[in-house]
Amino acid sequence: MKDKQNKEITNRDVDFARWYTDVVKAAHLASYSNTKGCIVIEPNGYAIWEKMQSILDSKFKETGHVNVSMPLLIPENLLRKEGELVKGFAPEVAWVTSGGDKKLDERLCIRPTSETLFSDYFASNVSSYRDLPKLYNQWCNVLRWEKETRPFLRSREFLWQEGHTIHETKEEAEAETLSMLNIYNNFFHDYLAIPSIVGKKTEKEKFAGAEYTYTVESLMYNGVALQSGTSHYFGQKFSKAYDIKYLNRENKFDYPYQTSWGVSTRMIGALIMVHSDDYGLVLPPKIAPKKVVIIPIGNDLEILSLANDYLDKLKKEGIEAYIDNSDKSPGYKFADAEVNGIPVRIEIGKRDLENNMITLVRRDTREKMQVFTNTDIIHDVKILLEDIQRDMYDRALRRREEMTYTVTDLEEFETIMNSHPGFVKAMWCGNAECEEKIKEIRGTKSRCIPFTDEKISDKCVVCGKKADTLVIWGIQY
RNA sequence: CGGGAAGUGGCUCAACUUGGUAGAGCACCUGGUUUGGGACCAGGUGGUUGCAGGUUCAAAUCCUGUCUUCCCGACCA
Repeated sequence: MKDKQNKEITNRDVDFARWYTDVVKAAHLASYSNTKGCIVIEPNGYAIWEKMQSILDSKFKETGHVNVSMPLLIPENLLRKEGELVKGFAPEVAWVTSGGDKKLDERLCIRPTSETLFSDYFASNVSSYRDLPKLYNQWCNVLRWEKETRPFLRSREFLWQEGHTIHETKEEAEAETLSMLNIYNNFFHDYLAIPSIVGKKTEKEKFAGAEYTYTVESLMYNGVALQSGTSHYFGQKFSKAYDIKYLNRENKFDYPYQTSWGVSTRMIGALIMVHSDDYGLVLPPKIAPKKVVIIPIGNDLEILSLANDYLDKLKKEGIEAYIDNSDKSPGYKFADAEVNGIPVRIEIGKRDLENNMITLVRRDTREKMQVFTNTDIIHDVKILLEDIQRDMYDRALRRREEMTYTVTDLEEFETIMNSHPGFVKAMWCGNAECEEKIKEIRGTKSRCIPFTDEKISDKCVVCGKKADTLVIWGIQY
């Protein structure tokens, strides 16, 4: 059989960046607009986002969070109340300066994130310990004036969710920060089939305004790291800056403790860069909006009725499926199902039916299986979907392990990053100058300090001084 | 934000050097024949050439500005 690769898609190993945008376009996930860094998320891409939203939203609600909607615009004075946040975001903020043709007395910032809005709201709506905690979340768009943009990975406008919570005690807020990080980590593991590493950001890499930042880091097929989710502990920084005071149980004024956490449409980019191939998108079944496509080959009544029968049964099992009954050729339909990342394909044709068989194809490996029609096909499909989900995770994990290096010598560090980058584990003394030094190697940054208390030496990989912190380093998107 | 390249029907490109009123393949639509890896035949629709100015009797073509995309670098809370 001739095995023609999708002609629209650049080879992944030849040009990864072009391959990525080719997949985005070929699978109709997004298309460019006439505004730099603002993309049109097309139905196929948006369906993935909706799937992510519905899963995460229910996890948030199970843990007591409620959804709200904050304004798009932030008055300049409000933004300026927290110095570090302003400093961090200033270069990336877009301003509204006039309404109609009238210049505004005070500029309005288009939200790059909403800590200031939530804090301002909390300031006037929290007055007693009885008002705490407040566990809020919002699904919205934000705007950051990025210089270099790429669909899903770094766009100016993007969709995300931002949780903002406020608590009576430090312990409770810290537990919240960790608990949300775990929700993200589990979501990556269980649904996206992406093995992520969780840990703390260094001072240099943490969110401006946070006391500390936890992060979910994942490694793409080409060895480049992607920050895929964050959870911040603010302590009392914002409550003091925004004067959120409440009467505590001792009838004294006190400042509450805050957190924020978020994931964005960047996760769609991660899905592509971890799992997809030269035939197009590959989606883990649990996040695929359509899990099964049934392709009838020919117009025989027997074929069509069998296709409809399978569709009904799949739907009854809650498995999203559809029949491709367009008048395209079978080859076209196969390729189309592949480029769109439909996890399982059922091919029904005369040739198989003469032997009482049909063909099942899994997208991830493109392996074909012939199955007798008198067996429980729906059961087979269910098992196959589970296999694909598990195998995709295992493959991604193996690949990440192959691309994770342990290094005790700076020269070796450099050789690795210049030849076959990935995650590098190396000891660090805690000095920002050493972190800066590593950045000279192809812009390698610290990704996180993982929670696992691993030690590979007692010397900093840069300066050789005493070091007891293991850091995971990587080139980032 | 610096350096480079490119924008012509939905897509890939031709015509540009040497100005003369836009063409092909694919896609799309109609009808028919087909159907196991991107089908075939016949007919058809679709573009004031990214946008805005300028030069000229005449601009896709020359000039200026601007926007968008891609590559390299800087930046990326």
